[in-house]
Amino acid sequence: MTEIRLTNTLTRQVEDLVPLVPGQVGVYLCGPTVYDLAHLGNARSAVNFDMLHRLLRHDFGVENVSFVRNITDVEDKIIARAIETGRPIGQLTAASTQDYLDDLDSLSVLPVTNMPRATEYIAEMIDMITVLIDKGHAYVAPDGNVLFHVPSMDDYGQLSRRSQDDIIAGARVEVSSAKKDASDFVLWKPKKANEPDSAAFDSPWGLGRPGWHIECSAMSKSILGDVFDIHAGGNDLIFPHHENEIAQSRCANGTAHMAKTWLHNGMLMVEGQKMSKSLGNFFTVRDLLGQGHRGETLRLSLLSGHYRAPLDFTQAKLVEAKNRLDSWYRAWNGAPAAAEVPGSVLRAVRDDLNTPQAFAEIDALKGDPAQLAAAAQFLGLLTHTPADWFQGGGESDDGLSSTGIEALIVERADAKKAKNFARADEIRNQLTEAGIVLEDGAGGTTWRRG
RNA sequence: GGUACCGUGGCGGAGAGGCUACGCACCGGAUUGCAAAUCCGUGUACACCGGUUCGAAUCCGGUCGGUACCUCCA
Repeated sequence: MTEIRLTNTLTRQVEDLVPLVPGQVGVYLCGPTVYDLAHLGNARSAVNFDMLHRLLRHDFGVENVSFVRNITDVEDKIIARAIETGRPIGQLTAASTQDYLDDLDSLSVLPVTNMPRATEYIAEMIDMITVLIDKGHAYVAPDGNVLFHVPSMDDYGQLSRRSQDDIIAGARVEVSSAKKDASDFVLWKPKKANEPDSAAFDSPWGLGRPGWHIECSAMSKSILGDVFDIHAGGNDLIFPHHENEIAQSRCANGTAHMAKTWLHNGMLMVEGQKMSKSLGNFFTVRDLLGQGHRGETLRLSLLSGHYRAPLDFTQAKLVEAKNRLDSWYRAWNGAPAAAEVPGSVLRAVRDDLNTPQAFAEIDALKGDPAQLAAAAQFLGLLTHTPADWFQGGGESDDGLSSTGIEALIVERADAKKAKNFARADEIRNQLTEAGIVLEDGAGGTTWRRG
C-alpha cells in the first residue's frame, strides 16, 4: 500500500519499510533531557522526525502508528542545575518539559502518541538490570555502580561499526579501576552524599539512579515491545547511546535486534561548526521566535536540507524560507485544500524523507491552490490564514495598528483619485519606512508587513 | 590514530550512467501614475587526477579539502 524507503544506519542501506506487524508501525525517538530551553539542534531532530510521523500517519492511519518520544527527567545535569538554582527537581523538569512542548507546538510538531518520563519507569529499568545481572551481562562493581560488561556481548558495536579495540584506543575514557573492562558502562549509579533525595530511587543495589542508556531500553520495551520498527535520534547518539541501548536490550530480551531500522539526523551547524551545548555556540528556539521569526519559517528552514546531512543554519536561510513561504501563501490565498495529498509530494517524502525535493514539487503546484495547500499542510506548513501570515505576527515596532494603516490606505486612495500622486507617494514612503508594503491589485490595495 | 559522512552554478539545495530540478539573489522585458506582486526571458554547475563505458556530475581507484563520532550532547 505504501513504499516508504529509509536509510538504516544499522546496514548503511536505503531499505523499504516493512513493519513487523503488517499495517502497524512503532517508532521510538530519543527526546530531550529537560533542564533548559531547547536549542535549534533539538528542534531539528523533532521537526525532521515529525515528517516521519506525519508520513506514517498518512500511510498507515493515525490509529496504527505508535510514535514514542521520551523525556529524560533524571540525569546529572538536571541535578546540577537544580542545586545551582535552588529549584526542586520536579519543578525544574516539569517547567522545562512544558517549555519544550510549547516550542515544538510553535514549530507545528504533532503531539506524539506516548511521552514517557524516565522517572515513571524506574521499576522497569530495575527489572531489566536484574535480568542483565542474572544472565551474566552485568555486575555490581566494588564502588557500588552496576555496570554492563561489554565483552559479554559477542557482536557489540554493530551500529557504530566499532571494534572493541577501537573503543579502547579512543582513550578519552577515564578508566575506572572499578570497571572490569574499559568499555563497560553504567546501568545504575549510587546516590552521592551531596545529591538530593528527590533524585534517588530505591533499588536492590541501594539508593541511586539509572544510567542514561537504560531508560530508553526499558521504556521502549514497555511501550513498543522487545523488538520494534524504528528507532530515531541525532547521529551524535549513535555512539555510545544507541550502541549501548542495543547491548542492554538485546542481551536482556534475548533478541537479534532491538529496532529493525535506525534513523539518524545530521547535526545543525553554526558557522561551519556543530551547534552543541558543550561548545556553547547554540541558540534556542525562543531566541529566534523572539527575534520575530515565525515558527513556520524555522520549520521550513530546518526541512530545507535532507535530514541526514549537516545543516548550516544562517540568517540567509531564514530569509529564503520566509520568501518561499510568502510566495506559497500568495499562490494559495486561503483556498480549501484538496482532499488528497498530491502524489509528487508524497513520493518525495516517502523516498527517505526527501523534504527538499518535496518543496520543489510544491513550487510546481503554485498554479493549483487546492493542491498547493494539501501538499504544504501535509508538511506542517501553510498553517496560518494568509491574512494572519501577512498582516499578523507581533505588533511590530512600526507603531502602526491595522486600523491606522487602513486609514492611510483610504487617504492614499483618495489622493490617487484626485491625481495627487505626491501625497500618495508620501503615504507609501511613510508606510515603507514602517515596514509595510502596499500592493495595488485589481480589487484595491492590500498591505503586508515586510 | 580508528569509525563514518560529505565536496553540485553567486548562494542554498535535489538528483544519481545519456533527457542537465527547485528556491533565493542578480540582470533584461511585460505590467504599474510610482511601486509591490505576477508573468516571460537569460545561467550548460557538479573538488582534482586517472580508469571503466559509445557516453560519467552519477560507477571504480587515487589525491586534496571539510565535518562529525571515539562514553555531556538531538
